[in-house]
Amino acid sequence: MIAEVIVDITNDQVDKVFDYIARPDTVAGERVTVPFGKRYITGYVLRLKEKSDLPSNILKPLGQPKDDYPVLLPEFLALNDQMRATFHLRNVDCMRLFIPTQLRNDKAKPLYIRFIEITESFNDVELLSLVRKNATKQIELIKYLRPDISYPQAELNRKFGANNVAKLLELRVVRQITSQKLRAPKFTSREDKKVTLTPAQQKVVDSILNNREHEHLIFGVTGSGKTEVYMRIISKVLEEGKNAILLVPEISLTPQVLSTFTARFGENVAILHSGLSDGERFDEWRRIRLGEARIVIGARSAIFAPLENIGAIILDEEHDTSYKAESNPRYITHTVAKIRGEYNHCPVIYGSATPSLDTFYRAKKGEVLLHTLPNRANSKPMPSIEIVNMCDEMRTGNTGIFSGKLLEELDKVVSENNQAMLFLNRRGFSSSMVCRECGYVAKCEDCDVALVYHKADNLLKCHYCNRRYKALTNCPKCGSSYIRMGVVGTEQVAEEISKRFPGVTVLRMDYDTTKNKNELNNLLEKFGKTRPCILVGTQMIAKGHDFPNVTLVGIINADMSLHFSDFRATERTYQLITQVAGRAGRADKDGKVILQTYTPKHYVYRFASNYDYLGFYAKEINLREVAKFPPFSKIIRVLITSENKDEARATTARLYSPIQDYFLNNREQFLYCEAMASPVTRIEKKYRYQILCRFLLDTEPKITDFIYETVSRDKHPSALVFVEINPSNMS
DNA sequence: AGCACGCCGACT
DNA sequence: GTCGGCGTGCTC
Repeated sequence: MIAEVIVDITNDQVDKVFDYIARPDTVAGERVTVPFGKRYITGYVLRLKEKSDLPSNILKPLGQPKDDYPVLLPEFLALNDQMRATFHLRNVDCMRLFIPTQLRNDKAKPLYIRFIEITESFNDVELLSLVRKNATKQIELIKYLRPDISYPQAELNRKFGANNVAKLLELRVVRQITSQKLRAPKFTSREDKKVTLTPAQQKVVDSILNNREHEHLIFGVTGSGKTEVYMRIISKVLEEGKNAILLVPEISLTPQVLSTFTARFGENVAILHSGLSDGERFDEWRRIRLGEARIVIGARSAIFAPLENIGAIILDEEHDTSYKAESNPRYITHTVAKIRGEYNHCPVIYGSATPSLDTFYRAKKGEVLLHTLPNRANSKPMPSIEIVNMCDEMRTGNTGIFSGKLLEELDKVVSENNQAMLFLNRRGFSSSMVCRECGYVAKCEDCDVALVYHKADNLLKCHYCNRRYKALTNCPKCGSSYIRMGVVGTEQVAEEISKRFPGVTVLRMDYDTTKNKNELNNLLEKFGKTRPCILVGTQMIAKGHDFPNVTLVGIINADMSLHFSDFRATERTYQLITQVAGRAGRADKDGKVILQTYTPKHYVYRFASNYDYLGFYAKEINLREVAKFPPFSKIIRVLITSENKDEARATTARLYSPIQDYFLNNREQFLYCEAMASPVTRIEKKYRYQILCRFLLDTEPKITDFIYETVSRDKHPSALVFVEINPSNMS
């Protein structure tokens, strides 16, 4: 037999299948040691076959397996082929997504713990006769121990005293066994609140369970009870002996969410998230692989959980950008879920209050079955969103950050002893320092971006490479001391609010104040129990956390995310507003949202303030169709970066030449094709160039394949090249 | 990724 | 003459 092997080396030249003479006991999916050239390396057995196309004298024998079970599920061997085709990934990159790094680095040290069990050869009376009559603790211990049950020694030591346990061991009344214990992370489960489903929820559950081999979209407003629908579906497939995967954005993996699931499903739940230690992560992976966990909850990468016999795959908050892996290996979680769904003949369920345009468009076309939950489970209305025109404020002499209306509402919050959240999409104090005399703007030396002033440390920081500079007091170019601050950031908002509301606690939540997990938790805890309190923050405050006393949400400058030069800017603004607004009035209190903008007439605000997703969708998809943007076309961006500007330019030119030829010969299929400097021309000392193409979908995947081929054929000595499909961040 | 082969400059 | 520079090419 011949084994097809993928070698664990990240290099395009070895990204192919190597044939080896298999051992008689070789199984597909195992991790093996293989002779490769002059050395021994790790490989993965993709599959077995009868004979090789290569002459037998050059074939070498397969080495020994590295694990006592095949680490790759048969499903992953099929998934590998499909992911390579869809995302143009290397074999190894797929393999590395499929197994935990712990295993790859051979650092997977299982945790051993000691158990105590009673020696069977004695009966109770005999056992008791072995210890001294006045050794009460030891007698108590013997009575406590049941035969056929192993007790963790640490627990017995704690209850009965380590010396007593040791004494019984010495007397051979009990014996010690060392066993592998999986380090399952522990949660304090809260009580499971089983609610009856509303007729609408029940209909969604039934409809999904009756159409298993489909993709589904649950379009349900905030608070419409999507989670309960997920749980019912999971319960059902579990009853049928199948397993389930639930994906949520990393930021939503809060203890509250997790305990909701552990309360219902207990030990069956395995959790994969970035907060786990390497050991915990590996143990969770192994619990899943060995069939000890039946429900996997995790962020993006949990889609690769080694779960067999899947009955449902759910992507909650489907529109969240974290489902798209933007750095290598690049993949889209939806697509992977779809492939796994097809393999397992199970439903793939997307859920969102503000679905991505792509998914909703697919639902409209009938590729995805649409289910709507139009009402909130508690039938409370959504908080009202009031749009404030900041241009009017300016005209009436208010040049500050806050509108009169917002200040008025903040006053009310304070006097009623409630809480408010102020949202602004920029951290730091102000976005730039500009000289009023000569127009000089402080820029990073390594990146082509303006520096951001951080008042707390009195430093200018680069938000791309984190390099720091001394704050300016005088213009380094003309010496003028007239330095103007640019667009406001969270730091400045927090400062102004503190000035205006002395005595009120003002907290700031952004990247700067939450660098480690503790800071974030402390901040959330403090906000949870302080009243009145005003929380100023970035995106971070938009998600997950439930605070019942928040009655006001202020969006300081809603336009900020609108003016990004990418085609999804409006869509993201809509989603952001809806999400931030959802923070107000969660419990029995009514909420209000003040949205400040300089472009109040923009359609996104009209639809968002009415929670009219369907209206927004109709408008936006129409614009995309007219302008031929995705999902009606495909954008490919080839990004070339190098510290050496000439090298970057030369590589760009070399790659562009064949692409341009292709474009000139197939003009009718292209909407656009150009090579140019990237909008941000330098990041972290590296010069950035790009080739940008946009084309209609009819000729797919020919153009995409051609571009990938062109890029992988060319060897670029000192430049890095990335291919991005429909990129969101065009810097 | 590594490791060998290979073809040119400054050394005991 | 040869030790070693790292360009090129191969690994079942």
